[in-house]
Amino acid sequence: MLIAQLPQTNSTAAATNAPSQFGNATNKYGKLWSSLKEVCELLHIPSTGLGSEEGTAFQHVQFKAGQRVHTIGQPFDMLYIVNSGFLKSVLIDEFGNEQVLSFPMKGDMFGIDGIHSKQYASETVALTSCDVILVPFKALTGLGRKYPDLETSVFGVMSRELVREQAMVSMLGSLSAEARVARFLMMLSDRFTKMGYSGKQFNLRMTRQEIGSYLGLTLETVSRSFSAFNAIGLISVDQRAIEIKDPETLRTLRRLPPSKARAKQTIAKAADDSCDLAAA
Amino acid sequence: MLIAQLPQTNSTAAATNAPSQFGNATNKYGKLWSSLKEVCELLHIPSTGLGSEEGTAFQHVQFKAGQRVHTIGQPFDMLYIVNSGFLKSVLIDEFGNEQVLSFPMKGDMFGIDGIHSKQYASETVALTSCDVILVPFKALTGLGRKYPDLETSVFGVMSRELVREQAMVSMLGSLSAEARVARFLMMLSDRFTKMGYSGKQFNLRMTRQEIGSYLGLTLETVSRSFSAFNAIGLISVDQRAIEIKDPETLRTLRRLPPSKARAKQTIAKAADDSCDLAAA
DNA sequence: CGGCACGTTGAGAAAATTCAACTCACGTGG
DNA sequence: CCACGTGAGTTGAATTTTCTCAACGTGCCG
Repeated sequence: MLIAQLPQTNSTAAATNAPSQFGNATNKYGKLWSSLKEVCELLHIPSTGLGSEEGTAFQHVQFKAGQRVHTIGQPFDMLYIVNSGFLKSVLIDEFGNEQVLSFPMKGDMFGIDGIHSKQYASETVALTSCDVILVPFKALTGLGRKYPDLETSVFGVMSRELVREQAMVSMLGSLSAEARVARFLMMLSDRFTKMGYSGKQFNLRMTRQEIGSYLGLTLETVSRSFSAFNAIGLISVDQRAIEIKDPETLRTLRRLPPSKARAKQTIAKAADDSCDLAAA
Repeated sequence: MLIAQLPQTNSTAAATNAPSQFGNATNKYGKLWSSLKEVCELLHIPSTGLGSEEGTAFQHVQFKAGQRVHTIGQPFDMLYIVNSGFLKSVLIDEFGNEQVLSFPMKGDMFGIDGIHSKQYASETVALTSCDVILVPFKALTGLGRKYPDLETSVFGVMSRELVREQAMVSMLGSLSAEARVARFLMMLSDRFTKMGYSGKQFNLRMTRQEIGSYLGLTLETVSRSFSAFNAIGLISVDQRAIEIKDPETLRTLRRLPPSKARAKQTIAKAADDSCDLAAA
């Protein structure tokens, strides 16, 4: 049973030469194959200018909560795109501690970290039932060569991930615990809104522990932040159910009790040498 | 004064049409143009299988300490590779505070974060005199289409940056101040070693403030950590001059006084469902 | 010889973690 | 069907880490 969901390494081949007899078949779990165009739409990249590519289809695989999509060290040959469901990508540090890196959800690509060393650097686990599209890396670069715009878009998707990680680093480096939790909630709210769900009311799919790991905090600190926001009326919380009541405040919150506004001296300095980009 | 620091968009144009009459010319500041092969070597990616590409050359530009290579919001069309010197890439948050994201040095590519939104998301400033190679993004993707292995390598370079950011997030999320500083020193030591310099003795090119920003700490905490390491004999510090005396300890250090080793319960759980992934 | 940016150090304050107790929801098995 | 065990979440109190503020040293540039 457990074994059943293996990413068949050879599925690469399977996906590349799209068994067209399966066409757009679906089973009771949903779609089994997606066209290139559908994949592009999921990633929010333009699919104009692409040929029909009737030979190309990408396989879907279903995962149940708790199942792993890929593990650390596993040979890389596949990128993944979330079609539905929620996952977490984690790093396991030298002594078994788990560090959550991201919570991939609909439209997100993951597995990118495997390209460099030909092995995945992280592992990705389903938090809920998921439908994931397999994208053989070789097939994707092949298509990219044929369609320059597609290739540029793929670079764009990777760049977006990098920007996201940078924003994360910045957040971890400079915001208080409460500010991080507040932004996390708004980030989820925005994602849910984009997915067409309510951005006001939603259910968390992850534990306090996982949120804490993601934000560089302990689960108690996360819990306390939720309680504090609840007390002030910024949100209402009941276990995993969240209701956003004051998005504006949450989005810009920096600290709860004392709000020592101190504009850093950095500004002055920045203004100073601001005109010195070499004219080349 | 404040207004003056606008990015000169036109430096782009100069670089794009490679004036071939300059050939491999060098001036007193060093090389002016590099071949594709030289660029590949700098990035540590294979250059085998590439044609001679006599028409292709990449321009070098020199920057002095304090000068900006690109700024936030500037239109993206160029990637950069460090040939020599040290820089910092920073994000400026909503109220002027600077967050250091990386310290690009020889062989590093930067500017990648601009691909996604067609504008740079960060700004990069020279910390010392620098020699930087300009790589027009369009030219690079064009070459990538011609040489599939090159294209894969470019994806690899971007993936490597992503892995690096992930490691950073993990470090910020889980290590104590002293552990971060220790790892930072070893990271520099390793880079210097790879560049052929001494990994034992070197000079920091950045201020305590910049190190602190990079590590999510205050400059005082960084300074105190240096002093503490010095006191225990792990390093010797004098202003910017560092001597690594006990690399092994620095590399694995987690905390200075109390070393509460607590293996998280996470391990047990992880071991549990570890057989989910298909053995493939 | 200032002025100034950088760095060090100390003392007190604040933020976040740790440890611990307790509650709640849920699913298993008697 | 209910008791019980378990994982998740909440809350409090004590402790630790890190920050903040402030004073002071040092080297460099004009």
